Amino acid sequence: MEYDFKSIEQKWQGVWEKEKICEAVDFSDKPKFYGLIEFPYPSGNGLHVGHLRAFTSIEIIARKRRLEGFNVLFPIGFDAFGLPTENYAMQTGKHPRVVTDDNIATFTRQLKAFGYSFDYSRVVDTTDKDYYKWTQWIFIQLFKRGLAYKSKAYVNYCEKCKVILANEESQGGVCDRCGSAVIQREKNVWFLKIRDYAEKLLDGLNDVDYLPRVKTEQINWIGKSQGAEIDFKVKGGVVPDAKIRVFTTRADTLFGVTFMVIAPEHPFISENEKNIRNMREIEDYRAETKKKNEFERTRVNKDKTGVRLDGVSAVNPVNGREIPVFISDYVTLDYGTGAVMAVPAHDTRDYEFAKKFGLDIIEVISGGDISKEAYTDINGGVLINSDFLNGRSVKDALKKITARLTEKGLGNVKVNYNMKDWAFNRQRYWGEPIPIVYCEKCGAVPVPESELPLVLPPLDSYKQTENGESPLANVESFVNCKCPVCGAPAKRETDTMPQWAGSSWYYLRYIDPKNDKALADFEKLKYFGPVDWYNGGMEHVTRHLIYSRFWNHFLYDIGAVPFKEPYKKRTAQGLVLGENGVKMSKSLGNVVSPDSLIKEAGADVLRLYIMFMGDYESPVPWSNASISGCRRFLDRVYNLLTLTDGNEGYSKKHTTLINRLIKKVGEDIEAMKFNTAIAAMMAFINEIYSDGYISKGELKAFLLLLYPFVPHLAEELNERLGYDTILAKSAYPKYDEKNLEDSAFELPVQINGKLKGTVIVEKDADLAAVKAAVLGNPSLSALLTDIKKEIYIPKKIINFIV
RNA sequence: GCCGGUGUGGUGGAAUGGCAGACGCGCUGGACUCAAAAUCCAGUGUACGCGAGUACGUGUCGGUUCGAGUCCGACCACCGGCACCA
Repeated sequence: MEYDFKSIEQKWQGVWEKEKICEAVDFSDKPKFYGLIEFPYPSGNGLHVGHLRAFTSIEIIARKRRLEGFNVLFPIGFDAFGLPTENYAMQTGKHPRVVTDDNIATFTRQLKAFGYSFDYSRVVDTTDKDYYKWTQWIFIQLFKRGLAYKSKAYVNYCEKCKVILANEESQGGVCDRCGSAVIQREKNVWFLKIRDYAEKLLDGLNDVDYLPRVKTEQINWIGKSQGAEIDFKVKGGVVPDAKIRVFTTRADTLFGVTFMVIAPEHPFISENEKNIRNMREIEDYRAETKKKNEFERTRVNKDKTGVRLDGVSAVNPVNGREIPVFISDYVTLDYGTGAVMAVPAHDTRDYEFAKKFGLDIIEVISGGDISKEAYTDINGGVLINSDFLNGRSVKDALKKITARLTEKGLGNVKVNYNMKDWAFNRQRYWGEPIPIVYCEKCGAVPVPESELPLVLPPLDSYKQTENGESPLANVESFVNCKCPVCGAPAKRETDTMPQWAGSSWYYLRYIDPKNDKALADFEKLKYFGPVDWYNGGMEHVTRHLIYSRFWNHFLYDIGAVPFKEPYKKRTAQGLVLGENGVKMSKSLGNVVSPDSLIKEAGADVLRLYIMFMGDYESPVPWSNASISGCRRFLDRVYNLLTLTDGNEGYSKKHTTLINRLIKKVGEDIEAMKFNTAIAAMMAFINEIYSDGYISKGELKAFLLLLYPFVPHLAEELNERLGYDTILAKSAYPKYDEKNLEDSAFELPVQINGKLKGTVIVEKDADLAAVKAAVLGNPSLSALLTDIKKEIYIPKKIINFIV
């Protein structure tokens, strides 16, 4: 018999709401558990099956924790600023506020239909002025401490979206949003000094329980490298004893330097224009470089190009060798010092460059064949042609040379990071206004905190200005203001913050969502924080996850937050692919809509299926056909009522079975092995059906295990069993160690390592007993004529060598 | 190039060094039905065999072990991240 999911699901959603089982309590005596999912961007398309996979895991954990006696904070909110909404507003003329509210309403309806046990009394919306007041406040704190600064810089720019992109948003030279190629543009840009926090972000990873691949990606992204800065004197420059500083991780190869390469934008060039004889050629090359976008410029294995600076040369500080100086686009200004000492014998890029320009190649480490290629192995040979370093290993030489350079004041130890500062402004309307005022006399001045929030004014048009400024630049009443310091007429910053701003601290606001005195009450932060378990997508690991860790460390440093690391544990779900095994996308027509699914199958079936479909961390294709297996399973569970007797205990036959199930399901949930937890429950039910009965106590325990996955049906059956207490207020079942094993079991028997049969033995049987059992089996004993050796692993296997 | 990960039936996927393929889908046969759907029962890695069974089988090749999907070494393929990062 099929059960009627529609009425059951509605009924129980109502009961939970009435009983407030989803609401977290401030300062409860119970231990707290803070479970978090990445809050969605409320797009016009509504909820996606990817959301379901991401949310259902922590939903299951949260429901389980409540049964385990925790005061659970499991909140939901909306990351609602952003381009799609603004574009939609532009097309339709609707205000982004209206569009956002509509979308949030749709999302909320869908989320509730799935029975997610979010605490809806703490909903956070990043576009609410009472929320972004605090986003702006954080920006001002960063600004006051010199961690937000404005400078002219070449930035990633998307011509289609007309916005500056952070490096994190333009990976691979492609715009995160629209997929078009990113170009380089010189712009006035607000940066946040995330680089200053590189070391803290690395260190902090030691204190948290993140998936290894999450940690690895962040470590790669930060890209720490230990090296040295070395000064090379310049001959022929405008200033007689000028120096160019290079950064290298291979100071050991210093005797192999045969030329120097500096970035085309290196300030040395303009400072020494007078003395560079081929300035026109240099200018041409610089112009070429500017045209290239960053992706083109940094593409690997591109032909090396460059121009020598005629009239100047550099001097190797250790041997006085005079070397030519080149500009080339393979050296960039934003890493290290924008200048490198070239060692063609032991660096692939320098090697190519030297070959192309016919430059000397001096081998200083033995072991390779530098007539063919650069020798870059640092564990291989020893130093040669290197004076006092000769005969040393690379590691040894590195220490020695670094010490020598430091001692003589020619260089110093230096750590560099690949991670760039965070480009933080967008020329758009639907974002948090950057709370800065420009005064001719006082410069850039923050808006006084008492005047926050700085609210977005209404607009007639969301189009950017002719020269690509934010639409806010058209609103005179917004732009013109008084300097908060001197009172003179001043102008406001018209750029807004990137979408990543609001999401960088939302987990804090959930703890105290209505506070108007602080971003959250410090005592409440102490009680609920940090997040115990955070689940989200791998695509956010080098974006949102790193940004929010940065902000949290900063807020900790200024005393606004009582913990350094925001998330104790971080897991990630795999992608949900289309039925054809490729990424779901509208253009491929393989998108699955939750709305129609829930009508056909119901929330419980879908929740179960999405957790059953495969390994949680791996990508997995959607399969409409497979959903029916979950439906059948739940129908079978529903029909268990007909097999139940009134016995509150466990039957003798099922005691081991149910104890094992409790252990298995509980452990699998904690390990996010939801698919095998469900498989175990299915196997249990199959067993029950083949036995033809289940006691009331067994069914109750089973329903509690099922409840986190399939809460509506579990509640319904619990009620029909005659229990007054709803499952949501019950306790999670416990297993008894003593009852995990049957007294007798089937032991596999191998002969010469090959399986030949099984025998039934007591679980504590000794070798003699097992042997007796094997010999008692005629087909096995026939094979055991000449036993040379016996290997018996109790409870596992016995192997005879004959 | 560097750093991760993965490779198992028709299919999604299970297996602390100990019975490979749990559980689900699909498929085949049967029951119920006038019939179909639903449901229930049985079967379902490959090859050979009427059969009990035998041999082979977790990307490839080798090794360790009484015993390897699992550990080690070499390789192949695919996926993800980083990348002229000095």
